[in-house]
Amino acid sequence: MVVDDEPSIRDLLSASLRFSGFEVLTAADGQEAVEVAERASPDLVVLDVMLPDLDGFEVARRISAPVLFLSARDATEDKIAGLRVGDDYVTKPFSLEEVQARIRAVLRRTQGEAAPVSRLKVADLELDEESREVWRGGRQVRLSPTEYKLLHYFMVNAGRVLSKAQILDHVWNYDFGGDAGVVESYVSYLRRKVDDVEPRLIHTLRSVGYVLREPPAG
Amino acid sequence: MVVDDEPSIRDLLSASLRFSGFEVLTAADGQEAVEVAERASPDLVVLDVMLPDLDGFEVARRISAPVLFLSARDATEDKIAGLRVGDDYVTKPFSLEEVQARIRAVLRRTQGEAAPVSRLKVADLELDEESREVWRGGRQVRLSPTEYKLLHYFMVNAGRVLSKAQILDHVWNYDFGGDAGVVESYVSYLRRKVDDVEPRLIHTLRSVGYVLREPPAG
DNA sequence: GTGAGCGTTCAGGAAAATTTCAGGTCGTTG
DNA sequence: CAACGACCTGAAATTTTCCTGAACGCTCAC
Repeated sequence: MVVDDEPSIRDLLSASLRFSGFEVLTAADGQEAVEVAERASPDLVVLDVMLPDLDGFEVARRISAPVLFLSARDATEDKIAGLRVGDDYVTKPFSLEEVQARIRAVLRRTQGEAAPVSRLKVADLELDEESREVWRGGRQVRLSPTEYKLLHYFMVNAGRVLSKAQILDHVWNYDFGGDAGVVESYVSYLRRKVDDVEPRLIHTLRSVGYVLREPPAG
Repeated sequence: MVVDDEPSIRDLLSASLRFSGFEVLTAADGQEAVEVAERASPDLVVLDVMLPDLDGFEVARRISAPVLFLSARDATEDKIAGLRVGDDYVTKPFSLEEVQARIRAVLRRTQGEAAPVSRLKVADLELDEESREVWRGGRQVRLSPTEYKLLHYFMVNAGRVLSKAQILDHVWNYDFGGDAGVVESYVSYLRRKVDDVEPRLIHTLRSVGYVLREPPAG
């Protein structure tokens, strides 16, 4: 369940989650959130801390499901206060990659191994979602947070062509104003760190985008 | 639903889409778009970002259907801002091939496998729409964006004779000023890359056009 | 405070794609 | 068979896109 009073955020999250195969309910305020949660018993609630009526923490207290809080970046204090075990939080503005990663982490904790897949693998490139470690050909590689998120997005979508706009939408925060040049830079960094040996896995499709995949045998 | 205040664009798109079997409604401004969308619940909205009354993003927010935005090439900023997951955009001037490809991609994502067909096949020539890969006789072939669009157009219309004017209208941007010579050049490139073995699939119909098809057994 | 690491922008150069052009080939017609 | 139009394709010119090193500012840890 997604709870936020801003329609744009609500739509952004629910569309993104539905696309990833989740079943999504929404609510626009605390009152509605509590009601819907009672009827539908969601597995997890993504909950804005700032709601027009009730405080997000108050809502969380009335809901049995684990909660992923959304809070403004500067509201540092809030963060810790209302967190129960199993909960987590993400600061606004977030990137979709980030939210989905947290959601999966929470579900993995609360539902045991019902939400598996923590290790991604393409050719001799490996990524562990839990430890955030990355290896190429057995050698471990150190990545910065953005590099990691970008590589993760590539690996989750291995074999699929991704436009720079798509990459920007998923890996960078939703309010990022810069242009797609930063994607090129980070692809360049990634190549240097994880794609400096054969077979090359990150391929440029000029004026289309990028794709991570094993080149065909022939 | 097609939303654009320029009648020429509106007609171009709606005629092209109707011809491809879509049911099309149109609107000339944001107000009308919201009203029509409420009544008709379209599966997808093709929406110009620049409308005389409301901002395209504002319209999108009031519509539940996924949106394919049309934006001017230089409006780099706009692109990212309003995109929800599931949405996509195409810059003006576009080619009809491009718009239809994006529309099908969005529908495939939002309607699950209700709009399938991501793999086209003619004889031993194959094309994967998702990964943009092409094979002839099992061997993968690398194509430039225009080569790919041209081959895609041929394959979607396999067995149908296409005039150079038709090809120009669909594969090149609608404001392309050059002459049909480029089509000849690109057919030549395609032949070299994907039609250099028997059976020949791209056939010239002198002073009529081209056709992609398996030659009859006899 | 200060330094290291990270994210972002920018710009030059390189690479690739697109378009045009021209000379040659092929088919058709008279 | 000669002439013409249509077509093919190599190559040059042009445009677009991409890569990457360098610089700058910010944050965070010490």
